Amino acid sequence: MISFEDFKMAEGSPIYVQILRHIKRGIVAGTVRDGDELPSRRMLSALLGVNPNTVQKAYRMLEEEGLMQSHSGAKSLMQLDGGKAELVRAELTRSIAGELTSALRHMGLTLGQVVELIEKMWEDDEE
Amino acid sequence: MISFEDFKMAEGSPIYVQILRHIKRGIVAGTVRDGDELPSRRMLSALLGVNPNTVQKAYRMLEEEGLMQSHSGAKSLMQLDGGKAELVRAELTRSIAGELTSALRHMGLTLGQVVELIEKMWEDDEE
DNA sequence: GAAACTGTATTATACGAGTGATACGCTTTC
DNA sequence: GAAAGCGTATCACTCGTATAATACAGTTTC
Repeated sequence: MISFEDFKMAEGSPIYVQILRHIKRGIVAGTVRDGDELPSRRMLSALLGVNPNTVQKAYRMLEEEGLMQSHSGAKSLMQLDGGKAELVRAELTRSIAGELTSALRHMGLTLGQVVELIEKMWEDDEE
Repeated sequence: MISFEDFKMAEGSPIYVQILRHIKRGIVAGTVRDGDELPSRRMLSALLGVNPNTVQKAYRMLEEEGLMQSHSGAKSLMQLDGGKAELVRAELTRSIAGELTSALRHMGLTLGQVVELIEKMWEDDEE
C-alpha cells in the first residue's frame, strides 16, 4: 500500500497536483513499485482531510498518464511496467532542474556559482 | 528606461508574477539600477498586450517591497539604495536553489547526482 | 446472497486569482 | 491653463480549484 504518512499539504499549488507529485516522487525514489496498491479515494480523502473529488482528480491524471490502473469496484494498482519509472524520473528531474538552471542563468550566475550555491543549500536543507 | 524587449510571456504562472520576476532578474543581473525609470502602466500593458491592472499589480508589489517609488501623476522610479539589490539577489537565488535541492532530495538523488544533472542541463540550455 | 467496500459520475455551490473596462485626480509640458 | 500622460481606484466577469451531497454499478468478503 502506497504510504501518505509523510505527506504535508503546502500552499502555492493545487492539492491534486501535490498528491500527483507525491506519488511521482515515490516512483522516482523507488518506494512506489509496479503493482503497488493505492489507498481508496475515500480513505485518502479522509486521511488528508480533503474532498474525495480532489483525490479522484489526481488519480484520474495518474491513470491518463498510464501509470495506474483502476477498474470499477476493484482496487487501484500502480502500473509501472516497461521502463515507465525511468521515464518519470527523467521527466521530473529534467523539468525541475531545467527550470531552475534557466532561471539562475538569466540572473547572470555562472555554472560555478550555481554549483557552489547548490552545495551550500544541500547542507543547510539537511534535517 | 527599463527594457522589456526580451520579455516573453509564459504559461504556468500569472503575468504579474512574470513581470515582477523579469524586473528582479534585471536587478540581480545589474541591468536595472537605482533611479531607473519604469515604463508607465499603460505603455507596458500595450507593449505586452495585457491589461493595465495586471501591470499595476506587479508594480504595486514592487513598491510594497520598497524597490520602487511612484507618486500619483509622476513617473515611477526604481529605488535600490542601501544594498537592496544584494538583498534581492540573495532572496532570489536562495528561493530558487532551495526549491531545487529540496525537490531533488525528496526524489532520492544524491548531491553528486544533482551537480552532475545541473552541469548537463547547463550545457543543453545554452543558446 | 448480503454487507461493505470499491470506482465512477453528476450537479450545485463557494471562493479567490487573474483579467478587463472605465473613471477620477494629479503632474508635466507646452 | 489646456492637453496629454501619469498613477490610482472601482466594479464586473471568467476560470480554476475545492467542496458538498448524492447516486449507481461493480468487487470483495463473509
